[in-house]
Amino acid sequence: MSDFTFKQQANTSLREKVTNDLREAILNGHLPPGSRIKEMDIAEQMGVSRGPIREAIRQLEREGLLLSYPYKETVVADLDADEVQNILMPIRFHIEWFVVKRYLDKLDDSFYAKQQEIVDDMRAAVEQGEKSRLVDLDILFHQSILELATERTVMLTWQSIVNQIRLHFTKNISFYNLDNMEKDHQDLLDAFRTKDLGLIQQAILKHLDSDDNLLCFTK
Amino acid sequence: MSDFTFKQQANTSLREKVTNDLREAILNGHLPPGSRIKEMDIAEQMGVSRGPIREAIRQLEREGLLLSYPYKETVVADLDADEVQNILMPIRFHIEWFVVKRYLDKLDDSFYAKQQEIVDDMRAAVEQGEKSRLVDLDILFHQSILELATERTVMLTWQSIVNQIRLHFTKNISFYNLDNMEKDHQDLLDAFRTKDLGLIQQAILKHLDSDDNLLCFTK
DNA sequence: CAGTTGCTGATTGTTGACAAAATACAATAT
DNA sequence: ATATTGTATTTTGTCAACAATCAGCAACTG
Repeated sequence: MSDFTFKQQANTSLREKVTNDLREAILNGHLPPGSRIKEMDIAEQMGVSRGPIREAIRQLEREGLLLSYPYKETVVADLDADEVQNILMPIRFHIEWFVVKRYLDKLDDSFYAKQQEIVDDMRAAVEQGEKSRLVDLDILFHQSILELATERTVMLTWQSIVNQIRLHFTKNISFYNLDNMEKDHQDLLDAFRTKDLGLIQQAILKHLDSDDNLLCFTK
Repeated sequence: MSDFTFKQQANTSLREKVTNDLREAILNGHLPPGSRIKEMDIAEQMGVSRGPIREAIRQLEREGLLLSYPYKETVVADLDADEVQNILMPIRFHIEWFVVKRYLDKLDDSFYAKQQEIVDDMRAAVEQGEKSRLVDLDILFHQSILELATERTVMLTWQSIVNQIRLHFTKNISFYNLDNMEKDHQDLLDAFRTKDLGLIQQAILKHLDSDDNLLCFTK
């Protein structure tokens, strides 16, 4: 018998697909902050009933992307840059530090190669001015670190903040100094390569500061 | 015309009540970790249809209290003490520090009185061995601080971790040194009374340290 | 007897219809 | 004209029926 095996079939329910599509539409800016979400509209556009739509709304509400007012309406959330910078970003760095500290031994050549590729892609994206791709790569870089962990709480917490962060970046990307993005992440990756926890912590903290300073209008 | 006005009627939808009741049942331990949630059972017990139940499940899933396996089952989540201590608790302290720092001017006599009452209740609860009440008071103490803030992100983030923390405490309360609980919070409150940010930060960090934790948001 | 295949009942996923509530707007009264 | 009330329409909330999927077990095959 051959060694061939079929790939596990993704058992995605309709509600999951709806959730993902709706989330994408929000993050892409097709449904900008303040947009009203009418269940029937979405349902008709997607060709499904309102049930899955409503369940998706409950999830996205908890992800901070939607605001739901009982018996009235649900709208796309608006995010305050200050809150993202001072609350969500520090949480991201906290989890990241926790993971790197605990899974230092998982930092191997395969990991470095993957991260380096992301950083290289960043340079390309900057040169070509692909801003939304740059946001994706930034998220991907940090998520790849968190994926070293096996703790369920790591990804759960990440998911509860990542989409707000992404929405924030997408919205404000034009205010950021794109040129620094590649270098900042390269520095972080270089610190990982040393496997020196002290240096890594310094680099993570510096990354937090530099992200802070990316915003032209802070302070 | 009189100045009398009616209190705004709480317009709670069925799904909200279901969500709250289900959450309470989990936090009370009536549905211990691992318990399977059968939609129809819950629906019949509550006398509602499955719709609201399913929406509640999606919310509680995002709150980290339920695990849902598509087409199979949803069960009450089990929490690892280590993850709560090293990931969720530091997040709590981070938000707390953010709020205290920013809303220092809201620390007034009314606030102190409210917090002191909670601490006093803690002593009473310890003496009478009311463990679940003690957990409630601990949560309440910290939540009252966060309520000083107006930022939506503060409460949203808090809600995404508080129930996991509560579940953890409820489960492991017997392992904790109850006698210290009143003193630890009294110290924290006393620090707030000084309105000295340096002292307050020290106190918050000490509160965290008393749970044997390292923190990375300090500089 | 091991291993596969096909049933059966239980449970979750989805739907369309109906009920309740909110909004917009016309009608009315002052 | 302005403010209030009533009404129509839209939208959200809830329900009960139906479809898809799964776990367990019996029947079959070699």
